[in-house]
Amino acid sequence: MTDERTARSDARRNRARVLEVAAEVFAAEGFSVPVHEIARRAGVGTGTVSRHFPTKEDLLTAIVGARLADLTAEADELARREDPGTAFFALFTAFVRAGAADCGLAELAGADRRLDELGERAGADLCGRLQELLAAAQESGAVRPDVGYSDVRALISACMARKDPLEPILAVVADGLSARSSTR
Amino acid sequence: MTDERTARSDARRNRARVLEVAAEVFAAEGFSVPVHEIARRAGVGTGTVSRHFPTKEDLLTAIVGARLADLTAEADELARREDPGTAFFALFTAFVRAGAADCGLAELAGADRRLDELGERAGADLCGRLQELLAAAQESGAVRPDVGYSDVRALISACMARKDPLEPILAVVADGLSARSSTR
DNA sequence: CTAGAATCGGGACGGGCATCCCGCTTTGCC
DNA sequence: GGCAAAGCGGGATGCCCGTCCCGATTCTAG
Repeated sequence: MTDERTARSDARRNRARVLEVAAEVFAAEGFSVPVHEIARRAGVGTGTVSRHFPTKEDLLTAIVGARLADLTAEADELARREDPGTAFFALFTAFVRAGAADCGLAELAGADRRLDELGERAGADLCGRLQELLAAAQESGAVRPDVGYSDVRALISACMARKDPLEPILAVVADGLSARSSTR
Repeated sequence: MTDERTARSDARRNRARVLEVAAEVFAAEGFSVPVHEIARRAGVGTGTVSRHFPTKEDLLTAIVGARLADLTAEADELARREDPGTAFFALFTAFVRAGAADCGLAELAGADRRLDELGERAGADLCGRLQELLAAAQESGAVRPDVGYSDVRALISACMARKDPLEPILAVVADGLSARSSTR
């Protein structure tokens, strides 16, 4: 439809502008901002938004998908270069920081199901990597064995939702998750 | 208006029934359930609901206020009978368990501001008690000094949102919060 | 420059929901 | 038993929002 090559130049411009504005607005105020408002700030009509992105969900997918892909790539990088424990905690922190900087991403991460379903696979990929790293970290003894993936997800979500400095809560959670805590 | 003594008997009955049903429904499905649905399940008209509780918020206040009052009383009890560290962790756990059993309460606890306001309206300053217990527990050296009240709130909220067993995540968070973690 | 097609703007539409209203029913006192 | 008055039911109203549509506008190939 809006092919990057064949589309009219004004259409390409508008599409990019909508994406840019929507990314800012979702990051600042979350996904509940009306489409109408995004159109207004982008200086286009609502019709223009919904032609490029037939559904609000499509818009979200286009924006958040890119962020998730970045994080997934980082996860792979970490898995390759670091030991399991280090890699797991690094991904945990990166995920949290990404969410803290992007209100929309944080909302999404809070709704377990939606993150998995988002887009084709962007969300599922990241979730899969996180699960693998958790398992590996537990295997290697860096993370206590009694926590589940869903516990980790909940903790990530709690950390991202913070407005205040992240360091204290990250320290608390990292200490709690590490194996030395469970053994006193 | 709907005075417990002077009201007509059918009015009292209906009011009680609405409260009962709403408490169940909010606990099971959260605050987003339409008022219409509550009326239907209670076997009354929507008008009856909104006469007794002019606003959906009023209904929520009536229900959650009672829970908050219970927890506040428990907090006072704990503060009187236990040492600060024990009392703090006990309240933490009680709060989490209450939220895990009540979807509506969990939603509310996630929205920092609203819980404060609702507690105030219901005359149950649970948040204040939690803050006091945290401060006392930190003073006594039971809780690491670098965590803030808002960190605690976030962790509580994350724990309550769980559907799976609470024990693992409670153990993780308790270990992370305790002072021995911060000192290695 | 021009024509025709792609794109635009923003109003129309529909669905969901909280709240209000009013004709009818039930209650409780005499 | 009868009659105000209180209470009831649920349809009407208003608001918010996402999506669709179409006459007006802008682009670009020739």
